[in-house]
Amino acid sequence: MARAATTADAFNAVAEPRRRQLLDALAGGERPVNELVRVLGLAQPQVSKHLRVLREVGAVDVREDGRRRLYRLNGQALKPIHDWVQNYERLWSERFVELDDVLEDLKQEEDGDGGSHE
Amino acid sequence: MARAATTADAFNAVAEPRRRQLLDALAGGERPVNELVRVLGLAQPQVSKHLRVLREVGAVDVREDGRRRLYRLNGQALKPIHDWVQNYERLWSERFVELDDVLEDLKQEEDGDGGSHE
DNA sequence: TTTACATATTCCTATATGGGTATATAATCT
DNA sequence: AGATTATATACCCATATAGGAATATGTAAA
Repeated sequence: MARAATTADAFNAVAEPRRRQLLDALAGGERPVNELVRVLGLAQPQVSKHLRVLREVGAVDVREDGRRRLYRLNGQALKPIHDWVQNYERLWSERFVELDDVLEDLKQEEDGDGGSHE
Repeated sequence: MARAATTADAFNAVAEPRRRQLLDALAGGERPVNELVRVLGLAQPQVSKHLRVLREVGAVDVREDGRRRLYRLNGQALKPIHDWVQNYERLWSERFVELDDVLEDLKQEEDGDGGSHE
């Protein structure tokens, strides 16, 4: 089997840096392809192709406006990524590291007084 | 150009569902390859190969133990993903949706009383 | 109705992949 | 030493890229 399609899910779509850049650029609001081409400094066809991938995974929506197409961010599609990675946050977050320290202290105390339970 | 290597960064490494499964399995602590094979229900060589990718992006560390190799999660490597996707959380989070509602209400009031500022 | 503009699609090519299978490497046991 | 166990690597193959270039489609302007 080959690698999963970029359009398979948000994880694959967003693995490409250009597509993350596109989403970042759309965070400020609706934008025509033209402007995205300027922002990314990439050729127009590639931008259109990246946008298509993002559209297929539901990360952006399009709206017609004359001869332009306005793309809009749809963050919902990124929720699965957020949910998954959220479970690992405790491995680096200050807050959780502090919590770990407290738990460690409690454990020390427990060990010190004879460890009655468990 | 072709797609970026799976070992290019955490985003690419984690785009593969099997590799996310591996990390999830390691969340409970150190595990030998053997056990990961059992958990994933995948052939041993593929598991070793996926582990190699995760190792190359720093998402796991290895430790030798006799003829076994114990893999351990290193969540730090996932921080860039968390940081990036975090910026989009407001687009679906209850808390932020409520905040948006409040802001919307304030805006309505402003419009109603003649819109003195802005 | 030409012309210009905005965007999408098609064709090309080199490349890395993920699984399958076989084999290499290395440690432990008998 | 030979057998077994645990893990990694090598090889094969079908497949989907990402960018480049050319072109198609469609809308607006002259």
